[in-house]
Amino acid sequence: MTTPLQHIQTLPSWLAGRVASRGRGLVADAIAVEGLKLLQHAVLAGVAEYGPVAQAELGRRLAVDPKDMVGALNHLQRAGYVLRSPDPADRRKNAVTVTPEGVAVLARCAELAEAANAELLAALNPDEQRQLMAFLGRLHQAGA
Amino acid sequence: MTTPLQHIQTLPSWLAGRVASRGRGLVADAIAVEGLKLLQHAVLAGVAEYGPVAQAELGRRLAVDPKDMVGALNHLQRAGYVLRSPDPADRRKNAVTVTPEGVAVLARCAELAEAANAELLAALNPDEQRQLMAFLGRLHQAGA
DNA sequence: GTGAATTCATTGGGCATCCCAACGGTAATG
DNA sequence: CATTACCGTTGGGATGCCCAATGAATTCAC
Repeated sequence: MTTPLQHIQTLPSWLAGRVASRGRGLVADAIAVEGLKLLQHAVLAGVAEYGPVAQAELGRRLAVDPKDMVGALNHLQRAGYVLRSPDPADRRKNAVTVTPEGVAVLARCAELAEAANAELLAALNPDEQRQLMAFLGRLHQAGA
Repeated sequence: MTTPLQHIQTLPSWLAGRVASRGRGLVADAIAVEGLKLLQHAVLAGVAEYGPVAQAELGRRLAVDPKDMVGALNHLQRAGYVLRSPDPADRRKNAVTVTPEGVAVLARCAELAEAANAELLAALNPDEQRQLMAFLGRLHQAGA
């Protein structure tokens, strides 16, 4: 019989956690040169993708806590990467949009993040990387 | 060109993070019925594996912060799962050992954690699960 | 040997992520 | 028109991870 610790450390949840943790660190270090945290980067990308969008809607799509969404958008707005305008159709909502500066920093972060992920997956060949991505994609979709 | 968010959400680091997050939640919920948190479970398993072991040594092997190690062992000791005895050979150290109750709860948690992981990987067939584990194992080893 | 450097367990603070709860303001529901 | 729901925001709390410091104990270097 395997020992308890060996057992834990061969669990998929444990392995995925380790790999994810390393990936987080790599990407975080990479985009830190642009002055963005992981959450801010994800939120900025979400704003760029979903055009004018309310904060709550954005939070739902990205699984970001409303509290943290406020903080992230505050930072992004102060940096000049996004704008919060009142939504004329629904005065409860903020219509959040990207600025040209936001688009520019996103493009730079995209390269940085891709390089970090290349390092994360360096131990696998391209074909294996595709298989891994397919597996993770299916697991993610199943869990959503 | 892909939009920024599609880009982020197809990054391995993002997908791995999502899957890992779900796995954490599933396992945490599973072993919560035994009154253990994830960290406490891991520490308990580590104590069981490495026999009488000093806290610092355990923390190094499990990559657990000394601060959190104190808290986890306090809880485990209060629950009667581990014992802290002074090490006669080095009076700075605590010789931490598992109790029979600790062994028993570990056995129950092993089943619970395995069931949770089965749910996490339910979208993949056994062969795909093995491949995924092999990939994650290689990535983990490469990162260590 | 004796003094300096290291290790041990513990405590503390800080930062980031996540959960639950509330508030005033606004919109949809009946 | 009253209840119900949602919006952005603020607050508190739990957890995980990093850096630092403490007093006690051990090891190392000279």
